Amino acid sequence: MPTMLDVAKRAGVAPSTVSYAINGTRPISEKTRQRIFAVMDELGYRPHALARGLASKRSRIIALHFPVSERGLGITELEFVTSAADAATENGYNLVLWPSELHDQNKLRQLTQQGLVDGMIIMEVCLKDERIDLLREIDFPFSMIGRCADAEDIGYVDIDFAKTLQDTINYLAELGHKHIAFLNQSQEIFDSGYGPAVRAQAGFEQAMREAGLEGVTCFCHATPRAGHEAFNDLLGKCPDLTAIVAMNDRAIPGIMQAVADRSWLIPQDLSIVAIISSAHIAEMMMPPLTTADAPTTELGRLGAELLIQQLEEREKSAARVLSPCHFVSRGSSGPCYRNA
Amino acid sequence: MPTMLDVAKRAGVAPSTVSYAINGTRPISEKTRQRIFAVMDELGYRPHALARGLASKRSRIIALHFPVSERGLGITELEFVTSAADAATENGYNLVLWPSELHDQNKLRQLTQQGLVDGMIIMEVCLKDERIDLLREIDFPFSMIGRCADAEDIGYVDIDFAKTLQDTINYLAELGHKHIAFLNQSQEIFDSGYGPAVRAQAGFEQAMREAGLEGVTCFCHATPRAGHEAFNDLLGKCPDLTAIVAMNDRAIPGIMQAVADRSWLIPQDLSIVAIISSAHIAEMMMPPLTTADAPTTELGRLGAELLIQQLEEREKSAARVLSPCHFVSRGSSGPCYRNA
DNA sequence: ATTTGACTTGAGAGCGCTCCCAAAACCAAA
DNA sequence: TTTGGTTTTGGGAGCGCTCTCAAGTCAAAT
Repeated sequence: MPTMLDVAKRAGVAPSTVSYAINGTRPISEKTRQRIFAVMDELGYRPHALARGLASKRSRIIALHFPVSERGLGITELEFVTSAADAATENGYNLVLWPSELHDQNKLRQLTQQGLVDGMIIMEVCLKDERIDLLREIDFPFSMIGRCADAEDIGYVDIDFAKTLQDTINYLAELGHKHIAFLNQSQEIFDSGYGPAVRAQAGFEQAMREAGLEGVTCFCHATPRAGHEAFNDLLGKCPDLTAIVAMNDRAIPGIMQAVADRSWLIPQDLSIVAIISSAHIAEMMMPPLTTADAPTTELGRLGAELLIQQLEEREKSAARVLSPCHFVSRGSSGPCYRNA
Repeated sequence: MPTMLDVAKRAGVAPSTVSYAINGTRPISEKTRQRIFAVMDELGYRPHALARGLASKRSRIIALHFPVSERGLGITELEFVTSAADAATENGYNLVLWPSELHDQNKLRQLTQQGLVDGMIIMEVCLKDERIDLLREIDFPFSMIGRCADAEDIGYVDIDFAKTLQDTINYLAELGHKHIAFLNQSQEIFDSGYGPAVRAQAGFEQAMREAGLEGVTCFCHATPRAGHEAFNDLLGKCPDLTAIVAMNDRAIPGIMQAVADRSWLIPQDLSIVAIISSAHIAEMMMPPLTTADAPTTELGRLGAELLIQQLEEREKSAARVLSPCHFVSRGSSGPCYRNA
């Protein structure tokens, strides 16, 4: 494998000149530049990433922190990962995956201090997130997909939960629904301050208030069985229920089962809207679900770009992006005729 | 950030001694070893990954090549990724994600030659895979999740399709099914030589032959609509059909819809078994699907470990692992009463 | 001819580690 | 005391780049 020195010798220039030619760090005459590049691909030269990183103190590697949590990863998370990796690659960066216990400060500190990565993206952010405290403390560049409570000086991209819930409730209200339930994730997740669980809940309550409706909420584990119970629970709390907004894809089959158990039909007797979901999930169900699709690829990409931008410009460009879900009406929602 | 030199000075030893102490590359007396380690965490010293990599010519980074293909990524792929990352981390390696056009040789060559990664894991392998030709040609260490046609000198881990199909067919045969269809992935995917599509097909035919049954096959795109058509197509080819083995999760809802359209019931009129699937998918459907679950976390982990082992031992330990699917019977399969 | 300034290139000291090549230090046997 | 073997440590070149500092070249201006 040829080194920069080989190229320099063969092109009859100083090694540093080759370096400048490659990085464009200072002007090189067109003539020598061409000669250098000719030699480079004659020899099949590739700059050595580690050497470059060591000398420049910039590895051009970013990490994606990927806590393994109770709720498990779904395609939503997969799309964050792949789109972040795509964006990183396109910008000349490499993306390494750091799976680790949620909030394990020590491991995180260790990883950030080994000089391998220039910055990191964190996902699955909680309102109060120890990772963020740490990263701030050691002044390590990062961006987040999601956001913590006091995020105003950090770059983040997140779903616009307020708008998503507003859209959803408006949609249902226009269909004539008056009694709407929100199926959140589990109580534990909510209590841990997991951003989506908290913000969607707030968004639901706010949107219902604005629509002049009253709603009911249920926390629910991510299993069909839990969904089944939750539905009965909700009906107990609110017998006139005609629509459910669910941010819990894995519980939905249980709801549908419970609906079928009562010989109800969807959407005639009950509408279901899945939020922060995806078309793939939606089309697995029968009837296909009306969803508010999470803008996953956009968020993943932006999360990476935000970080990279911060790294390149050496400034804390605390860009904050809120992206709404894409609403798609499918078979699981419609006017309700049950009480008619 | 303290360097190894700082540690050496403070501990009153040569820098090399610190290095040896850290890496255990040569015996160090217990006394000085302890002194060195004491100084290390007094100063909060962390070895610099890039410097270490540059000097030792081993970055301790491996790549996971992740082609973006027509068929898209699902939770199966997600689990490969996360479990590979887990395994890498546990072994002191970092895992970088390389998403790139399937079979883009140039990009791949470039990436492998920048000295960033010690080896790579490739997934979504085709029988004839250009990536493998390239990696072999430049003698770059790799392992694969899946396997190409002549894989006997390479380390791989793959699903045991033969056994999976055998188990599945046996299961259905014991339930009394005689006319069984196989719903493969799309014709294009099959023609491209995508390993699972080809091997499962062969496994199906083999297993049917051994069971003395005759089967029918249909290729199908990964959408419910295509599944719907495929079902009618299959019934046309084989009116006595009582069971479908599907390696195409996204088409299954379409099949179920088509079944419902005929006012048939699952499993009374038709059994469905999803292979290379997962419990999460299974439980999204109604009735929940009988599945042969892909051993994803195992494969991801093994893929990484195989590569790492190869890197550490500097020998081509061409370990070959075939792992069968885990069969779980759920509501979508049972004896057939339609013709009874 | 000399000066000036614009443009272009060279030289080489690091970056923070690893690992080869010895040199001490130690200890038991001669 | 010497010797030879064993164990433990030092020194320092080098990994392949980047980037500071300085120098060379050349046309126009004095």
